[in-house]
Amino acid sequence: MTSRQNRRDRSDRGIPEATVARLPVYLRALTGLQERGVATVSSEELAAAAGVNSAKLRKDLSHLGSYGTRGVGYEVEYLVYQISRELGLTQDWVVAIIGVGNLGRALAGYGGFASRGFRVAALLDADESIVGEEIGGMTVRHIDRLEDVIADHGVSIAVIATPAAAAQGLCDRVVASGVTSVLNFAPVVLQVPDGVDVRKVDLSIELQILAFHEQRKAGGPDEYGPRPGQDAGHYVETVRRDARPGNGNGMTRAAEFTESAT
Amino acid sequence: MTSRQNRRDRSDRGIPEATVARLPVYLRALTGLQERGVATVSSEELAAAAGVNSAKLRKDLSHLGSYGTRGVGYEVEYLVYQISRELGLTQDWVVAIIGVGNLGRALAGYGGFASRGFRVAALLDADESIVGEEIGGMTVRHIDRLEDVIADHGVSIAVIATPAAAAQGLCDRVVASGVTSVLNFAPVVLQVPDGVDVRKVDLSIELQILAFHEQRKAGGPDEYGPRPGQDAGHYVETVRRDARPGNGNGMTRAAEFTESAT
DNA sequence: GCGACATTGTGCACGTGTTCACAAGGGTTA
DNA sequence: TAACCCTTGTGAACACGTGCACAATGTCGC
Repeated sequence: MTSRQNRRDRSDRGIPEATVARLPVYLRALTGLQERGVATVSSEELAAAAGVNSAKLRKDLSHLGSYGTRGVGYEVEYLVYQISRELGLTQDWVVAIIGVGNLGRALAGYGGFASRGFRVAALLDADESIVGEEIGGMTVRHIDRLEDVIADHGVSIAVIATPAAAAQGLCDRVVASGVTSVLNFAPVVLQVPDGVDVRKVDLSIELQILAFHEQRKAGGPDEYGPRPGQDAGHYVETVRRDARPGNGNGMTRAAEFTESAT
Repeated sequence: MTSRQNRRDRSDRGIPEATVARLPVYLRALTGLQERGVATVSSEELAAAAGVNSAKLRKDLSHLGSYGTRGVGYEVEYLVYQISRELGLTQDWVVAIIGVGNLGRALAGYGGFASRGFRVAALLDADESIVGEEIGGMTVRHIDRLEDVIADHGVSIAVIATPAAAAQGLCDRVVASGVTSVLNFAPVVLQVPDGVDVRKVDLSIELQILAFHEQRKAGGPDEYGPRPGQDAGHYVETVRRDARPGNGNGMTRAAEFTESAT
């Protein structure tokens, strides 16, 4: 996912990527407990709230240091602080949202941004008709100003919410401006140089994964059609050709995804 | 991620979860090639387009069967069909979107839904003031009708795009109505019975992961404050207490995430 | 002060995922 | 037909992630 995932060379402080991905979940569960006035929590309870195994939770937390008390559990407030610090949430991060379509608007209004050290400093779009519009107290600026905006505000995270066709070009521009963290909502695989992290949020991929499992529950993939396991014999070869799209078996959904939403 | 992930008991047809998660990416790359009129592609080329290692690509595809030709590569159209079939995209899946805030609207208008066998059959919300509203050719219906709508349309995938507080209750209701696949945008960990798949899309988690890496690039977590590695001695103990939140070192960002966007 | 108790932190074994490197085997040309 | 080339498919080694089970250890009651 991130292009740096294979740099397990101790400058990562040795925190496994899988652990990093779960820390925000723990953090959210902990802040929930905090609001309810809970002062202390055991690994068992916290693990249940976060939907993970308790041993995994303990191992994850042990990577941050030894912050629990044997026989008692973890002090909620203290753990919130430690995880926040480890994740870098004790400082502010300046975010720019690129692409102000439906999705970009939703993101601009998203409360989760402001509440945890992420400050949206700019909204940018190429469409002249929405440049100048006010959204959530911010004025949409023209994409031509991208480099200026990044430099002026010290943007460190770019959120790309444009149509697929525009994404790579804009990504190149933000990277050229020195941004090294990109959150991509466009349905394309962004190519970036080493040292730049890209994370992808892709609705249709998630749906397709669900469809796969749903199909399995319903009794495996289409009963007709070949599924050679090991036996790629000549029988399979024959059916194979027959099963090809364009031969009358409904392969009519080949249109590329259109990211018309953004 | 999915609650069925540990069912590697051969009824999965032996396709690893990691492979399933990449198939949609390959599919997108392939349809892109198809549009450009490319008939054949090598594992090397396709892997580059999908942003993965070519050996990994070949191993992934080998799980579907032996669909390449040695010395030549893979036939694009045929592979598109096989992956589509394996993912269950050769049939239609009926989707209901629950929660019609900013995000729900963005999802309702998302082109990626319609183009690949996902049909949005209903929009539901609890807010009386938007029930009856027309969005993208669909009328928003009241959440009270949830069970009826699921049964009438044969909904098999529920997309939850509500505030965090409402998500678990609605999830319980859709599961009780027989839905076994849920895509959750609300920032909570949904608890579901075995046999139900939940996938989560969580913006703020992604941002926090980026922040972690960004912080590392900038030289590790806040230089002040303790980070006991192995040596949890008494010095650390002292500083530990001092570094606690509430003792004047800026731990003021404890507010829970507010999913005000939906 | 001390023993019983509860829960953490972790060694270890196992399963999953990734990558290298190469044998297997179609296609193509002479 | 045969030899060569190119790319697939996969064995094997390695890296990573998970979960059990228990020893280590802090707390609390007496």
